[in-house]
Amino acid sequence: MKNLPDKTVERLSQYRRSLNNQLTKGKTNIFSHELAHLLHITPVQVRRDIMLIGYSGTLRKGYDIKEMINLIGKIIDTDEGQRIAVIGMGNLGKAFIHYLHEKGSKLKIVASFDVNPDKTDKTYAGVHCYHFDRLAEIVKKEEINIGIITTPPEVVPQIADKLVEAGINGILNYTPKPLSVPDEVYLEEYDMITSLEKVAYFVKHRD
Amino acid sequence: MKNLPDKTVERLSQYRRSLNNQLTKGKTNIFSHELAHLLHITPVQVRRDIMLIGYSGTLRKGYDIKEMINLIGKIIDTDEGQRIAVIGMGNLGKAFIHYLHEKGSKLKIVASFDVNPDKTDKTYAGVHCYHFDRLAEIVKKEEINIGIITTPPEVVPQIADKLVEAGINGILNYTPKPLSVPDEVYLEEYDMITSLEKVAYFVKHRD
DNA sequence: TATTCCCTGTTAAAAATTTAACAATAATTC
DNA sequence: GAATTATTGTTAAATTTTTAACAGGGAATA
Ligand SMILES: NC(=O)c1ccc[n+]([C@@H]2O[C@H](COP(=O)([O-])OP(=O)(O)OC[C@H]3O[C@@H](n4cnc5c(N)ncnc54)[C@H](O)[C@@H]3O)[C@@H](O)[C@H]2O)c1
Ligand SMILES: NC(=O)c1ccc[n+]([C@@H]2O[C@H](COP(=O)([O-])OP(=O)(O)OC[C@H]3O[C@@H](n4cnc5c(N)ncnc54)[C@H](O)[C@@H]3O)[C@@H](O)[C@H]2O)c1
Repeated sequence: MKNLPDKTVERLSQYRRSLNNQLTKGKTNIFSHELAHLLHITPVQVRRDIMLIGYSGTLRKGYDIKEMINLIGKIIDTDEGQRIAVIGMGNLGKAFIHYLHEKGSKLKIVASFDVNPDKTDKTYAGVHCYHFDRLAEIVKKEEINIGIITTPPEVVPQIADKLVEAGINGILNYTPKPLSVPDEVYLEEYDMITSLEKVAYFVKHRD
Repeated sequence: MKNLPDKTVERLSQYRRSLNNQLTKGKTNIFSHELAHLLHITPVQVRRDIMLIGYSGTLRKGYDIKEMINLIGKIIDTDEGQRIAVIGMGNLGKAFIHYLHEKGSKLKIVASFDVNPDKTDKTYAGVHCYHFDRLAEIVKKEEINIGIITTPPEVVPQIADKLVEAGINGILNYTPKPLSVPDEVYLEEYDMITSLEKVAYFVKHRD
């Protein structure tokens, strides 16, 4: 697969989620406009994305849901699946672990880390929590390559450094502390306040 | 203020966060390239956004941090501030309430709702949790206009209906269940798995 | 006071993304 | 079986977003 547009990659993940959803409802085929409706986008965009990943539907039958799910998997999943660690087992860290636990995703959280002795050496939703001092050791042993940071903001830069040092390739930062990492590490940051303020802005400016 | 580009609105929120951060470090002025670095974007983009909101810096001094924070506030905050409710006081709901509590934001979570008697009629980080049956009543009384949904996915459509019925103007849906609402209600959806799969994809395809 | 330098503001160009338009064609209707 | 309808796939156009280019001007230097 050539280089897909960034936005298409994001949508593939959402398509799959919706498709799985429909599958459990007993649907086997879906039209571009149905899928579009579920994602609040246009049917053209759906068809275009599907074209870009090289899939074809059947005229008047739409797309085969199972086939599409498989194909999307081939594109966005890695063969071995990715192995993930969560750093900081507070409210947010726990929410994520429970969430991914109940999904049968290829993305597996295989370890978590904290410094608080109340949290360490316990297991949450099947994920063991190690002391952060053991990061390098466990990252290596468990072949972890993505880290999710959910610690207090103050300690985020140090944590990122340690993650990079330990050889991680991607970081998902959920704290409000902006981060800098070397170019070869893929960084994604999310702050709820941005989403919230966006909603607030458009609510305020709606016609 | 005319219609700002969508992306600019998103970045304003991030600018403000970083600017506040710098302010607490004692900085009073900031250059476009410094701000750009904090957000992993280009200085041109920063200058362009600032131009669009009609602010001007001083040559060789950069932008006045306090002034910018104020101006951004004028644009993205509403005068009275927005009043927000969280539906579903599980891990995620609690994480958000604690998070917004410690920020002195204009966005105030003023109520939460649940159906589980273990959760209702308690107060979390200063936010009271009501039974969901009282939604309409409390929304009205507290003048709530944004709802954040963090319940199990199954019940999300009903909850959204009730929120709309109660007169809410914006919904932030954190569950993996895609939602449909009338056009006049602004809807933002976020699913962690999308972020995670994006990271996974780009980690896999990095050069 | 002249010169150099740094940083802003803005217009123009480029790139990315979305939307439109429509041809092709299988299924359905008459 | 001809006409109509529904839906895909794709190319082209439009829009949005980002990046480049550079003029302007205050501060620093000399
Ligand atoms: N982006 C969002 O949408 C969003 C929403 C809510 C909270 N947050 C942020 O996410 C972070 C976590 O929020 P929370 O409510 O889960 O906080 P929390 O206090 O419940 O959890 C933080 C955890 O990190 C651990 N920790 C502290 N220092 C550590 C270290 N050096 N190494 C490893 N672990 C360490 C703590 O022991 C604690 O268990 C905060 O930074 C918060 O501001 C973000
Ligand atoms: N988008 C993300 O990034 C992300 C991350 C983690 C979890 N999630 C999702 O967020 C949701 C909440 O996750 P969680 O870990 O906090 O779950 P949780 O089970 O801890 O919390 C859900 C809460 O909702 C309450 N609830 C159930 N039915 C309700 C109803 N009809 N009205 C009001 N409240 C009701 C429950 O009593 C419970 O307190 C889930 O849908 C989960 O899949 C999303």
